[in-house]
Amino acid sequence: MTDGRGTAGGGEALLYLTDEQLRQGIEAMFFAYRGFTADPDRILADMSYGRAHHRAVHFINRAPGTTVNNLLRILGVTKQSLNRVLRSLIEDGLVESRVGTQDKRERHLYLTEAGQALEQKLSDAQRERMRAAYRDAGPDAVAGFRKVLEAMMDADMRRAYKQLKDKST
Amino acid sequence: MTDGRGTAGGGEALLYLTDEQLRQGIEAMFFAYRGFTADPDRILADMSYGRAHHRAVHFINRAPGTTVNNLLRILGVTKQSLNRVLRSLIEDGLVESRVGTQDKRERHLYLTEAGQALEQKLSDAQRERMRAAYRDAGPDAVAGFRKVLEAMMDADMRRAYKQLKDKST
DNA sequence: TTGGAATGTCAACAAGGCTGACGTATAAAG
DNA sequence: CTTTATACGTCAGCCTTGTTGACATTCCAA
Repeated sequence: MTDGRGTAGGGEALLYLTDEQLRQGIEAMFFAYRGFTADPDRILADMSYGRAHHRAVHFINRAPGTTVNNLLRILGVTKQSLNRVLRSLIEDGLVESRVGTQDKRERHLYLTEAGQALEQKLSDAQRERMRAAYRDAGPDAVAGFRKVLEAMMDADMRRAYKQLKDKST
Repeated sequence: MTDGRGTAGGGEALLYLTDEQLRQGIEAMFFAYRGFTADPDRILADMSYGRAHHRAVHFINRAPGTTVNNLLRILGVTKQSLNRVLRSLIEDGLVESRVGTQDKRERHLYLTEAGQALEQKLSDAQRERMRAAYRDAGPDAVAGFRKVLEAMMDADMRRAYKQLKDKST
């Protein structure tokens, strides 16, 4: 299981699957994720918002009119947890909650103009770092990056991810 | 800044730098990180430990004898926050804190056998997912993955990352 | 001897997760 | 029409993990 070599006997060069290589990948994920969230976190810290607000705003912008339940599944939190965040965003006039027309039990979520402005500000910062990283690494590296990340997701999340991806083609 | 095209005028095919591509990368990071932490989190939930304990144990294992200050920098948290985690690990006999010989103000941290056992259990789970992802994606994709992650880090973290990486060559 | 660095600890607080319970409106099934 | 299920909101309470501020201790170095 953890043979430290990774040569499965097939004669192929599977040295990239050694425990040491995997551990380096794990640490790279840890350090990179810190950078990934650093810029929006700095912006949010000035306001009374946190990373949870960012996530909500991001996905509402990405899928306007999404229901609370749908957002719940994407974010992977409880409705109580999401509700706390959502309530403050609605109170502050960044998010609008409309009763569904088909099914009146559902609430459809939209960003207001102010909400869109915040989303822009946050994603500009985050994209700028991604853009720099992408540019440094080059297109082939980016393709590999995306491929490995996708393979790392849980099946549910991969489905959610692809659904969002396909929608904006 | 956010032109939505990414063709900087150089005539190169920079389509991989469009806002849409970057946003997909951002979402991929988000969903993948969830998968990345899911397995150890499940294990830790049974015990009275959390992700912070995992991180501490990981880096103590990686750099035995590291000082508290050094660990602080790597983890990017305050000493108070780390101390709480560290205290419980020491109380439970997973981590040993030895007073420095050169500089007796420093405490050097080591995993006990029980600590090593926990680290093994956690990193086995995490590595297994990484291994599967790496295998699915192939060696070229993995190289790209590492390259982009490295470019995404803050300078400090890149230094810390490379230092750990070089040590185990 | 004294200043500063490294560490530890206490207290208080906030964000953001969680569970459980309950209420309401609506939809769907019988 | 009655019952059951679904979607949502909310209250209460708990946990982890982060923060700041204040203060004590220990010990190196000037």
